[in-house]
Amino acid sequence: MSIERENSLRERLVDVGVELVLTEGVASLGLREIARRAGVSHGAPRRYFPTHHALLSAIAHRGFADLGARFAAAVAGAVSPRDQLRALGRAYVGYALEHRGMFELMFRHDLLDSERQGQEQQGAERATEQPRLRESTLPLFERIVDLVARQRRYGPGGQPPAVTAAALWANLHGIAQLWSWGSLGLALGAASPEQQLDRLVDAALDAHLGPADAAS
Amino acid sequence: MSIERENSLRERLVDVGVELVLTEGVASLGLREIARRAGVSHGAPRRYFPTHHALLSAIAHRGFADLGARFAAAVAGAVSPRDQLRALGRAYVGYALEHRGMFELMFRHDLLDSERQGQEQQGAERATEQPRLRESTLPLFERIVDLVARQRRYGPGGQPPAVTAAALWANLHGIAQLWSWGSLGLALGAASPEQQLDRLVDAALDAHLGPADAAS
DNA sequence: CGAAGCCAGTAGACAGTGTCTACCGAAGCC
DNA sequence: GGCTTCGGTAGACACTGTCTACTGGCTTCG
Repeated sequence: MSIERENSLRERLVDVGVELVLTEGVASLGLREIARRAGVSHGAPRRYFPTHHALLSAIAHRGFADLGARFAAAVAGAVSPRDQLRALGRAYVGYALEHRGMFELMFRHDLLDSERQGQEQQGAERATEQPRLRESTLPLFERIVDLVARQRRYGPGGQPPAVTAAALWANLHGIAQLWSWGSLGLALGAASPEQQLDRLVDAALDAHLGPADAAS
Repeated sequence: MSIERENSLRERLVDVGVELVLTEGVASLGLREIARRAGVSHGAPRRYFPTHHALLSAIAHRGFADLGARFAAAVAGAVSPRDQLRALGRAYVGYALEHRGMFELMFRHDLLDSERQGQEQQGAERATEQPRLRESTLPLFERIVDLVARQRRYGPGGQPPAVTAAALWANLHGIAQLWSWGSLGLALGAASPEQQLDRLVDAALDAHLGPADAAS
């Protein structure tokens, strides 16, 4: 409806990629497949993305943006830092399990550009103004640090907020990863999945931030 | 030296694959590449592994076995369950960072056989007597559960050992994953990497098992 | 001793991939 | 009007995993 006709193909390729990874998984994100579904020839994406990885990175970037938005919504829906962190944690693993393919892509460093490319060329291709992507995770992390710092006590060990936040994040990430891998499910028995997950998230919060009742 | 000449190629393919993934990463684990390095034609592996995934699964299986051995060694080197868990945790993230490629392969469910194959055929190919591979992680997990159960208190939340163990495992896994992804490094600043890692592991233990001094 | 059969491995085909390069039509600009 | 530039096409190339036909050597049986 709106006038989003400018730079159409670039956006459309990313749209198609997002749609595709959400429904079919990362294995279906072939360069030619995306082009096919966008209705263009297999050489067309090259005009906007110098390599397959660049396109995938743009798709993953959308995922990070989406996750950030969910963080904001989750935080906005709670009052105390503690509750905000709980909401954030559930949003994190919820996102990971709800958008399995996207979450997988977001952390598949072998498919993304990150920085590993080595020589960085000299300004010739300024068209790829990607925000480095790996730094996409940094604002998300800093939001956690901020919330942790707002708590009165920083956790059982009295660690600085950054360490506690990192440990908490790692915990959430591991829960998401192992759960979607299937190991946790069959390790914990076949109780209600949602309940088990929330239990794990709560345990992570209790563990890293101290028992719930003591928080401000 | 020993008489390991029987069934040579099958073992040799896995050997080559292990060597390759350790030195060059999972991206280099092409079926043809492995065959090439083993000195056989690209069709030869098919005699022992019906598909590429089957070969990769066998390679990953070696990784799980190796990790299990490290667990045993780590546990044997400490006395109290608490210290054993600490040693186990360090062994886990240590293995993940030391053998990056193998660790990545071990949890790349899209490359492994796991169970996703759908129809399971009816006994025609009994040559693939894989122990399902996903169950390879189960004994490792149960070892953690056992150690956690041997502690006097099950953690701040008073959760059953399986839940605490799962949370701890997820935490360790997340540390390894995010660290090797690079996010944790640049989030925590550029202090001594080893020290930072140990700090994170210790924080995980403290968090899930309670402060160190209170343990038996 | 000779023939049958199997077994491990070879070699080539096939469809599919990502990248590269030559080309082409339409638009804009002097 | 002739020119260049832009957005996209189409084909080639090397490479991948899978499949199938084939072959040389070994065992085993008649």
